[in-house]
Amino acid sequence: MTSQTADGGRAPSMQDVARLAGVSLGTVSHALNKPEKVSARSLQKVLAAVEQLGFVPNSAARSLAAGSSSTVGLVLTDIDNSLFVDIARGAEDEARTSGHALLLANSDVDFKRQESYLDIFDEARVAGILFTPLNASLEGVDRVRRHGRRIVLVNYAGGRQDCCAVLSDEEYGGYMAARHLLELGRRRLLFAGGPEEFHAVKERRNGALRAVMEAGNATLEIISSRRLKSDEGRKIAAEVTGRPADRVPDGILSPSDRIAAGVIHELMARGLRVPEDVAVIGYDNNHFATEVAISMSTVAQDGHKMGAEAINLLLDEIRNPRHEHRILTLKPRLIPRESTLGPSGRPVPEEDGRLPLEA
Amino acid sequence: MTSQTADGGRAPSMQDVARLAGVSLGTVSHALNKPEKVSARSLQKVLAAVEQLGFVPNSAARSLAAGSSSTVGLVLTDIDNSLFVDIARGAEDEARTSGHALLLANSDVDFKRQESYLDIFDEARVAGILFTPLNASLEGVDRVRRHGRRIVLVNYAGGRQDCCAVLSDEEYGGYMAARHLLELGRRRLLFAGGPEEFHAVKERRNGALRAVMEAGNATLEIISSRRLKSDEGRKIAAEVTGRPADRVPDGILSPSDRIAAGVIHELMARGLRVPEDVAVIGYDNNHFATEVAISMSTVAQDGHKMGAEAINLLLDEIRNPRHEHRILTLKPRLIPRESTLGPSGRPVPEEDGRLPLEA
DNA sequence: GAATCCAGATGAAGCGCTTCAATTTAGCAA
DNA sequence: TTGCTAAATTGAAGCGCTTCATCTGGATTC
Repeated sequence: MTSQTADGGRAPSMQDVARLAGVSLGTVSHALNKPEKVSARSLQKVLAAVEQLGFVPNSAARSLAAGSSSTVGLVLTDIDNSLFVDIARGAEDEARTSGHALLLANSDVDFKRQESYLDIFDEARVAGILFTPLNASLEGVDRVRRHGRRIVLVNYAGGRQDCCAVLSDEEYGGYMAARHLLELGRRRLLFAGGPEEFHAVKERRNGALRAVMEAGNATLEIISSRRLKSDEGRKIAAEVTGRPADRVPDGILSPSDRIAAGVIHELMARGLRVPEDVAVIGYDNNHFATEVAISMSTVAQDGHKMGAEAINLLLDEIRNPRHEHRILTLKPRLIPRESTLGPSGRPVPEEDGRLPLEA
Repeated sequence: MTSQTADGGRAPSMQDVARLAGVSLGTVSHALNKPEKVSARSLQKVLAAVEQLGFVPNSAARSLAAGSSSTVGLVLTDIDNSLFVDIARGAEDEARTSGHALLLANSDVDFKRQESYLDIFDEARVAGILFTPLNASLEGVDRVRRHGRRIVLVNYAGGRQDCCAVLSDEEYGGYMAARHLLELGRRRLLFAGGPEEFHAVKERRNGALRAVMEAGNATLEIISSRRLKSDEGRKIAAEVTGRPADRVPDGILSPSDRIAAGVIHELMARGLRVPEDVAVIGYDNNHFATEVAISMSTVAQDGHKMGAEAINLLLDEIRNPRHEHRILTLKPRLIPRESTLGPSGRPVPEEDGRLPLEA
């Protein structure tokens, strides 16, 4: 246990370990990487020397010599949105079971940062990259792929078919949300907020539209907004409640939980009852969705699974020489809670404090 | 602009660039790293060759040869707590201005993961590590420091003086929170929730106690809880509201915003008015603190600044041979909002949707 | 015109590891 | 004992880069 301080400055190398253990360099490497290829005696000598010197393998040297690394890079859009947190966790859990470490980079919704992190992982010759791209040019994807880097897109793929991707069926999510409101008897629906340029927003809106069309006797009004934050929801709610009673929507769906939260609070502040007067449903199942005044109904994308599946696709691409690119589209799930069901939708907290994700 | 596909499999190396540019290996390296040391003609030839080959430097080889890397690793406790998100952003912003990339690792409140990520950064010979440790053994810190790795502790230091750290004055934060309630005329205070083993919880409680002592004519009741989640807040609120009126607290402070959110919602559900009957204040200024029914008063630690300062300490340790370890303790700030001030505390959203952090 | 200088360019050494061909050792049957 | 195979070990080559001592040639000086 007596690791010694960096004596002489230089950290101990495998060569030092070999010397101390009285074996060759190659044997040390074998002992450390494929112990079964080495006699018990050598193994033990090596391990003892490693311990005594406090040897730490140099992963730069390793990946240079081996020509590859075992870490996987994940470039995230926005660490502040719990969907991405879930994706990161799912990826991390899955990567870990196969002995890969997951390093994160947060582009913070900034295109230049996003590209720069892609390059960093590219330069580091990581085993592969998981990438949740902004709704923008996917040139970075081409760039790193040209260098032979493996990459899996998550959450958005801009229609690309030439690499693996894990997506969420946004249209269906919007459909479910609207359908849910319709089934509760709501007829004057409002799709509240979101910039139409966002692929996800547009798809969700399309889905909602489809549900309303199918129903026949209902309407869908659309009010868009520049961003997806809660104050946009407040503004929209303020606007619609100022109308004559027969033009106030009785069901509001929003492409983000944040907007929905704003809507709910503003409605309540203006004396409307949720869901009796207006039912509200959000999207994303953000972790705060149960911290609002009344727990929010929402559409959940299983971020954890998205991350895990993305890792699986990546691993197949790494290990399977006959790998073929696949696009996985996961179905989101409806999670009705109080904001559409009323008190009966009150979730029962589980022992670990997380909420059951089943509808 | 014609980068070619990985011809023959191998990615182009500096050697290839040198050959194509008609200069030596060393010149390519110089051209890329210290362009001012190279003639304009060579520089241009090199750049052209780089472009043509689609050359990407191999950072493993670089850091092996140079003996150091320029990336900084940040091992985070919990990516799901917005304090850590802020820390990551602050660190990232600051690191970027000095040309360092910031890679994140999320230990997800798991000691083994935390240690494993420390080792990964250690093995990668990163320029330095920023570390928000769990409230547990700091052996990992010793381990990596023995290997000569630089490390700065953030948010918790377990009393260590032998490395740089950026902390928040938890005791003072608790003091401010309690003081705020007292100044609003509240006298029967409740400190709601939190496991006493957490250093931060204990300190905040101590601060609250000090404020109450100073005031003289007030009391502080303490109810602890196993975790820091909102349902604990609901339970506690349910319990205290069942009491005879003169034993119901008129001011509640909690060591986490999540608990405070639970408290607020349960109080409201039981017909109590916040803040008229009970004023509530949380801690952390989590990003959802303004998404709850009424915006929450809270104590904010400036995570962004913590991250930025941690990077600065690290950079000094890297660059300054006469570096001395320093512990920076930042003062948290009180952010009164509706849950203590009533409607007048309603925040005015700024243009970018974030709330002003000034009290 | 010789001596001096210096920006630039060069080439080789070496960073710490993996890997592979070559070699040694052990294991065992005849 | 011999011969043969399998297992274990060795040593060297080389991954792609930085760096440093060395060299080159043109400009500057007297």
